[in-house]
Amino acid sequence: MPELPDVEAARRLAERALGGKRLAEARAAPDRIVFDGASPRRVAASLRGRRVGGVGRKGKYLWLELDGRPWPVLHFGMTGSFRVYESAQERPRFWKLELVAEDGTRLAMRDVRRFGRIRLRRDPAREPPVSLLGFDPLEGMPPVAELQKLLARRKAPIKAVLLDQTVFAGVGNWIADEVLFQAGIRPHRPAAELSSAEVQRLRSRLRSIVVRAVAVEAESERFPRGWLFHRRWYGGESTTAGAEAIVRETIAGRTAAWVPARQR
DNA sequence: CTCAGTGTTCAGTG
DNA sequence: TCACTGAACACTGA
Repeated sequence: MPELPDVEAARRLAERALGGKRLAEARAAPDRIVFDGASPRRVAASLRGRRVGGVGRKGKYLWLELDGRPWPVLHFGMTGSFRVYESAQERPRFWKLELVAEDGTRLAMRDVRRFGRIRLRRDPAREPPVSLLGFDPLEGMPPVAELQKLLARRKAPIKAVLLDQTVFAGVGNWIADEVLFQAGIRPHRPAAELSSAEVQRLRSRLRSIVVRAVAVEAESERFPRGWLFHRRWYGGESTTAGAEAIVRETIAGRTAAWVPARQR
């Protein structure tokens, strides 16, 4: 689930549910893996009674802006998400953190697979892991020349570099594949060898894909029909709408789906 | 039963 | 020191 658009949708959900409200209660599940550094008990204590000003995000990281420090910094891993509900009975399975606002609104972070993380930081944007992130494509993109300079010293396949959070914060596996598909670039191409025209296409496609996915609140049924996204999952013999073969192979440790007829 | 998976980190290598 | 690769992590569902 969680690439940049899902995390941004979660940010907005949390802001609607909790923004401006005081937290009457906070509960943390006894999970020593998801809670990293600070104990569940300490995280809950740091939230209880605080007012939520807003919810911040960079890349795939979220944090709650409270009226006191430290602030909780959340990452959804592979299977994390937020749920908003009204009564304790609805607390979701696999919940890790539950916040109860003064008006009774409840928000929980859940995470089945436990790759998610919950940490405490005094100033999230200025401390790792958030401070180590590259640019967030929803916030703005570096100029083409700067981006090309960034890529010039990377010999790894462009697919791998797109997934590098210290360069492109928030890009995940499907966005990387979608960008390369729409830009007409083979995923194996060494990043440094992309022409400036290709870097330009990659840059504008990345921007438009992220903006569009966020505009539809990351609901994939509302992604444009032509996107590779809708076809990348079906078995090994899937094709694009134009009947071009979709190939699946492992690049940089991740499955890449791409269309040889359209990507050079 | 086996394997892949919308992610990150760490060990090992060059 | 840096860039890169592959394995490990934890768990579900196909």
